[in-house]
Amino acid sequence: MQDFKKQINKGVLELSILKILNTDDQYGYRIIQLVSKQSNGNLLLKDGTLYPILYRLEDGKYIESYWKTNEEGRSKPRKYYKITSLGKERFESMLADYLEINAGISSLLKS
Amino acid sequence: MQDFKKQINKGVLELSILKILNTDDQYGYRIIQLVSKQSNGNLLLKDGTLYPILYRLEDGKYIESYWKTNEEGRSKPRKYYKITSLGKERFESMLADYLEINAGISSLLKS
DNA sequence: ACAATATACCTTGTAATACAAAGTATGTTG
DNA sequence: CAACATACTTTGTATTACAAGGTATATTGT
Repeated sequence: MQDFKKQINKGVLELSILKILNTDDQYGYRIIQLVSKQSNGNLLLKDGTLYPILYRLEDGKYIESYWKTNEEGRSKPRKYYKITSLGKERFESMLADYLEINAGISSLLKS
Repeated sequence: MQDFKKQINKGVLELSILKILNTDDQYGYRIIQLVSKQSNGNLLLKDGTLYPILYRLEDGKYIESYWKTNEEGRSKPRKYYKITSLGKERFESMLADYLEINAGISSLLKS
């Protein structure tokens, strides 16, 4: 029997990443920090989880990537991700779905 | 890219089933109907999904099953599931986890 | 100056799991 | 009496988060 917290994370991670990118372009490692911080430590995204999701989103044309060089004297470039208009649509649609299902679960748990 | 509604269901189904059984003993088919009804149609549990989850929960000693015969002139018995005290503990623990993570997600989505 | 730790990205293999689909049989309703 | 709903079960499949491993640069403490 798997850990429930891990289990329930599933499916929400993509929405979370799109939410972060819907605000600003970000690079992978920073997304992990932001998801953790903004969820008050409740969503823990591992790097081995994040990058495959980013590639999946990129394949689906929901996000695009570019390398940013010469950041404040940084020699090593960071790979930034930018949400596309298709990605924005998907985010809105996922958010609506999430809110609906969440209302359904709340209703069930209160019955 | 998988359907988001299916994806987000994952992990919540077990909690939902325990919630139903925490109120009353029920047989499988009835659980499907109750989950659907009490979530206002937002959680759609298929029979091919439910029964494996029930067997998993039974393996984990969270629920127990018994056949009820001679129900109101029914010739065919129905298999009822009953939550155990271990299952009640698990339900409370999962519910607490769910509420915590849900608060985290809400916070993230509002940032 | 140097060591330790954090940052940053990536890949491979694994386990879990919801679901579709198919099967079997009884119950109910027009 | 035919159609449809109820009721339980099993097999195979696709998805996916994660652990664990790798590589290399950046930062911080002593």
